[in-house]
Amino acid sequence: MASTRRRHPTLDDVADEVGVSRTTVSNAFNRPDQLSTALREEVLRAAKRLGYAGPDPVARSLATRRVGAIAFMLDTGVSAAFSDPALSITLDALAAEVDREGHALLLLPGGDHGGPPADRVLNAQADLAVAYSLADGAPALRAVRDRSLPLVVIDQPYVPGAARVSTDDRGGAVAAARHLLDLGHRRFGILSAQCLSEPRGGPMTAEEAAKSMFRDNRERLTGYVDTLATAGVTGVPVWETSGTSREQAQQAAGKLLDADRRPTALLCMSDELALSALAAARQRGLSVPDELSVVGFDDTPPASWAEPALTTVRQDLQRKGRLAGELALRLLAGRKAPPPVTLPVELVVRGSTGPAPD
Amino acid sequence: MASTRRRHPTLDDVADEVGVSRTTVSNAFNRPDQLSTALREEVLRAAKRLGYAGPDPVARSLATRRVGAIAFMLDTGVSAAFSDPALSITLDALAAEVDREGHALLLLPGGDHGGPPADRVLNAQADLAVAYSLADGAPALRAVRDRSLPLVVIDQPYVPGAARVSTDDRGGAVAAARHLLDLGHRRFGILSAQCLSEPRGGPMTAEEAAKSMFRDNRERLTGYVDTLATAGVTGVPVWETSGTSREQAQQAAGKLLDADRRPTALLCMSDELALSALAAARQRGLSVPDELSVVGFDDTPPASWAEPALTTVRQDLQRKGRLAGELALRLLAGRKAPPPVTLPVELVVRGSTGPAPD
DNA sequence: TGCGTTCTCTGAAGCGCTTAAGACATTCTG
DNA sequence: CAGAATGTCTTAAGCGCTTCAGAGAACGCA
Repeated sequence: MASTRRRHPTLDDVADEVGVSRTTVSNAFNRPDQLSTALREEVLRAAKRLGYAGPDPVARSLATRRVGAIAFMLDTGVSAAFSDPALSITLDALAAEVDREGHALLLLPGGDHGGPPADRVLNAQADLAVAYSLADGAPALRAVRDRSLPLVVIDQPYVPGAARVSTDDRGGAVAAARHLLDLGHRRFGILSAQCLSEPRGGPMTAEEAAKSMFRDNRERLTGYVDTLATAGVTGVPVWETSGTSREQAQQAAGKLLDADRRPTALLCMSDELALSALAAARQRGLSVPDELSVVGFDDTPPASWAEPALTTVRQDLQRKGRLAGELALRLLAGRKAPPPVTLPVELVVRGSTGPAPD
Repeated sequence: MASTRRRHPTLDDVADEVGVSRTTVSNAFNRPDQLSTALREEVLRAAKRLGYAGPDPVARSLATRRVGAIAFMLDTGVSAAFSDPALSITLDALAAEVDREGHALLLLPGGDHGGPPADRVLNAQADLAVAYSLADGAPALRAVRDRSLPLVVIDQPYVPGAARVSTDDRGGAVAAARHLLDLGHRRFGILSAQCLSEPRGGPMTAEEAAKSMFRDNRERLTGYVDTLATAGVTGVPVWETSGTSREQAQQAAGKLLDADRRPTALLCMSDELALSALAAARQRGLSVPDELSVVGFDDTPPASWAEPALTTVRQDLQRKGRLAGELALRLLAGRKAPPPVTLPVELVVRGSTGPAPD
């Protein structure tokens, strides 16, 4: 009819077309029981005729005070994040859980301060925020608080009022270190993920590493170092890999292996790092586990595909994600955050560790 | 002051507190040049005092008709999707590109019909949708059209009005098949990703596979089959892997390898599949490339880590993502979609292919 | 028949913000 | 010093929807 491109039809247009009130049209879409079937169908027909696809999500959100999205805040970029199976598994479980209540995930990738920029958080269209292993004091966390958005933190220090789920990182690290000690190892190297918010990379002392801005990093390191210390092993070299690429990690592992007194065992803060260490060893013709033992962390699927399969610290990533999702839904339902949950870990011994060479 | 938990402060509250109009407060946040610095700072101070963190994103969106989010529609779940490096690289580049204009990504994972459920799309708070390799006729696509959301499609059939970027899948498949023919191979197997929206898995004829609901699937298959046919090789067995797990893929590859007349070459529709095929070969003590040649598709990072490193068809995933992002921004700026772009591919010959055994 | 229910539908007040247009005062031009 | 230009702030009209509190009509029961 109208020749010119008209603006999007609205509820009112449909109402006018049918000759009913706006409320009735709204009900036709949202509460079918509030009007007669006949009228409802007439409304729906008119809507289709006019090209009205249903209530505008934004306007609806304004009226209902509910968006239907959860902001997922990362420390890293999207790619780096997802190249880590540990994250994608967790995220998937989380997504599946909140999907049940119709919530989608809004991805807020990291900027330069250990998390997404504050203004991205302030402008995010979301009912709740999930923080996944952000750096301590990340601006994003402040922004969440300023907006008083409900918050779920994963693998992070406790935030008052927020729900929290984390992993027994220290316990896992202790088990890993003890396992190697039990095998007779005395010369170690620690391969660490990025510790500070600034990418750096390179050797660092245990003291420096203990100041990492990432809790899981700190916890794992402390677990390793303290346990080794109880056996009188101190001054263990730590090498931080900057960025998340396999190449960088492999290079970092190489540095540890090329040291004067080559370690007989490598404690790696993630399976990804451990796999890179395996590659570095192979490059040097070092036999694993005969000449070198390697242990990872997380027990992601690739850990068991490797040759030799990785000895690693297993955590139930799926459960972690699901739990975070449940916590999110609980907060969204207006309930209070339960006490923080720490999930257990378990050492899984496979082929990448063996007795220390003589 | 007030003892009871008060509702969130709004612009008006701040305006009242300072004794100015609502517009002025809005300007203090959005257009600093519209008021005196002194007043602006007073407003900001008052806002802070009241715990007002800035304009509500939803209300702002309603007024500005802009959300600041892009809906990314997937065929699969989050985890399955991201375990594929090809996707995470593409997505990362896309995210980085649209981030420049302040757009975040809203993830809409797949349901049961080759894409996210229609109502999820209808309710998504987003300015634009990106469809990544959805099944033909996915309900999500219809929903996008009904909402008349701008659309960018990646690796999918052309949709009128939408911007499109895709890969020369067929050309790549042709190159891969020709390479193997040139090496003297005459007995082939094709390892295919999931073809239909229903998970199935198992052997299928080339005819069935050509009816795949996924364009890249069809294209690659056609490229393989047609090229082999030109050399007189027909009746090539195709095995579809259901789901996306490594285990399933490995099993499927095994089925091809355990056939009566074992193929000497495997054409795999992705690097992930090819890596699984490598594992299946190893399991059977088959030497690659002496007894078996394997070629992948995509040239994702793990392809070059494998032993032997994968011969594969390289596509520039980063560029694909960036381009999709640029197209998105262009549509959002109100400009028309340019003609569809098809990105070139290139065969990368590495260690996993060699002359056919006698 | 009278009165309380139930069923349909409407009126109107928001949800919290942006922005065009304009009022008023101050500062610049020549 | 008149008139134009500029700077500062306000008024008011939306953006498109939900939902509470009814208004009428039709129905059930005794």
